Amino acid sequence: MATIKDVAKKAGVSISTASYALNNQPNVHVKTRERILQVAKELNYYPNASARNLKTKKTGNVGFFIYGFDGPIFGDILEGANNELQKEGYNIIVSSGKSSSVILMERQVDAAIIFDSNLSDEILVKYANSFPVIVLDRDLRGKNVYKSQVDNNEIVKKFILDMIRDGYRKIAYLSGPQNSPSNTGRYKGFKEALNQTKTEEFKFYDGDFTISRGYEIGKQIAKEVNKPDFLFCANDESAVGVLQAFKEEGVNVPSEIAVAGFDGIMLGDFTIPKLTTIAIDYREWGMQIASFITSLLEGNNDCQIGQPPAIVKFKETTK
Amino acid sequence: MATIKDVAKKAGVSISTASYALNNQPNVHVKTRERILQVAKELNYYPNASARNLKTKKTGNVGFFIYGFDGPIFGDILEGANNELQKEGYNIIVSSGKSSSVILMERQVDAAIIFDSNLSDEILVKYANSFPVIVLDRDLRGKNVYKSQVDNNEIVKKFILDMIRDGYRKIAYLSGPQNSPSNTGRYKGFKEALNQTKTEEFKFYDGDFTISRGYEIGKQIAKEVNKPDFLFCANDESAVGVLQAFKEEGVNVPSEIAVAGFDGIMLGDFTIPKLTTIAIDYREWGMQIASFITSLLEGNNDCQIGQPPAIVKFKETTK
DNA sequence: TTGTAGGCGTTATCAA
DNA sequence: TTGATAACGCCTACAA
Repeated sequence: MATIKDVAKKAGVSISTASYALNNQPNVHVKTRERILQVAKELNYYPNASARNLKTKKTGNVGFFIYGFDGPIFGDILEGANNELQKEGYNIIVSSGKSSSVILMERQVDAAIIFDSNLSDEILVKYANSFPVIVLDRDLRGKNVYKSQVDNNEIVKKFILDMIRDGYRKIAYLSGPQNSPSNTGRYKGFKEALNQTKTEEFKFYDGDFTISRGYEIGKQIAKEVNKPDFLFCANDESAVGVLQAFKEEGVNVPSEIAVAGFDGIMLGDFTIPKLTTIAIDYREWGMQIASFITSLLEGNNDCQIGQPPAIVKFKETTK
Repeated sequence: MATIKDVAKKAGVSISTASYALNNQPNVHVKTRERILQVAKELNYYPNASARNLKTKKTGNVGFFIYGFDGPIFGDILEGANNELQKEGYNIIVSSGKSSSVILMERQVDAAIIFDSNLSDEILVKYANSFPVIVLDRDLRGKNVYKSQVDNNEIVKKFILDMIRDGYRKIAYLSGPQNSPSNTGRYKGFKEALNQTKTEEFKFYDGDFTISRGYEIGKQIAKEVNKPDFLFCANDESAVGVLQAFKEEGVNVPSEIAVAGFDGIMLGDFTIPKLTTIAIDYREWGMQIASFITSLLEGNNDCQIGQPPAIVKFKETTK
């Protein structure tokens, strides 16, 4: 591969002049610059990232670290973040699993967005010594650590209050994993709505955010004599599993049991009946996270991450 | 951040000795090694990737370049590839859009897997000068270029022959984009099956692999007087759109029209009726691609990429 | 406006 | 078994 040295030699200038020209520095004669750029093109020159990064102590990369590539919401967040970051000249690189630790430890990024509970708080704080760390869906404070969470509590509370107003009384909760802050926040909002209206929690089902677990719970509920009249699921995937089971067992939704989820994943548009859900605009969230990061990396220290908008998508599930 | 220099100084050895110890070279006294490793831990030392890469001309990263983060099959391919690559000490980094070009040009990877038709053949061949390029779903030959494609032709042909044997005669094709090799291969197999059995192509619908386009076509077909009795869709997402439209229009599947897709995406398990599809084991494919790459990077030059297995998932769609 | 030279953090050659 | 030292490719004071 051609290096800057090759370009300089062929253009008949010194390495530094070549460097200036290649980096659009003003201190180089127009003619010289043109010649250098021309030669660079001929030689198919492109800077070596390692060398540049070593010198500048920047990589131009923003890392996005997720717990798996097949989550239904990552795609949206990533699309939003990617578009925004590219505008500002940053590259997004996505990683998962053990690779994430390596990339983080070796400082291959200028900033990290973390959506992976496998990475411990402790280690994240360490990384924050090297670059800003933005945690999603996690309660973590620290120097150079920033967090952004969907306002689960408030959003769910409002929704449940609405449902109570609509006349539902036997309201059950299908949870996510106990250690998930998302689940905790949503459950908190759920409880607050019940308390505020002096409604009893009808039942609590232990879930884990997966379709298959939702399916199991759905099968179980179908067999119950005293069923809830409304089941709020902590996320859409659980709800989809429930709907599937209900359909197989002949439980009518929503007349027998209303079901709602959280996230607004695409899959919910294709269930029968369509899933009522609290839809989060994850793409917008990704954009907000991205613009926060870029302004942070530009040295702006007092910037804030926006809240992603949430809308309730009422489908055929209501009374 | 601590550098190797800091470690060496604190351990009272030279930089080179520190380097040897840190890289598990045999030529260093046990005691010395222990001390160095101990100090490295105390200092929370981790090598600087840029410096190492600059020197070794390797990055340890394999890039996966996709046309968007929200495709339904990437997740599976990536999960498979990631697991496999991590075992061998490689990191996978995923990128999309303009970032991909930057990362590729700047040689931030040791190998690239390309699943993005926005990257031109011409430019990919150029990249292949710097590292092996594996193209998916694309016909491209060249030095240091390797390709892996699902055997669309053969798989579809076999499936269509089966359906003809089952008695379907008015068989229509809903295509993907004309420039997609996947679509081309599938259509070829489709035609071959028809020709071989002297069956007429009943109708051809112009699609683009999206749910929304499938939905449009579905609406259109619902209005037709002389409908096909079997609609083969070039991918699952199209088929899902069709099913959605059919449901809304009261077209019964499969008694009135049978519908099948290609890919085996999860969404197809939740449509009503469940989507009959040619399911590709994309995770397995990812693993095969990954192990091909690792053996390639180990210097093994005569290795081959395996074919991903395909199975037909017959759901409630058949006669 | 251009060139010289030092150094970023590593690895690896060679000599000790 | 260890230690100087020269690269790797690039950027950037500083000097010319």
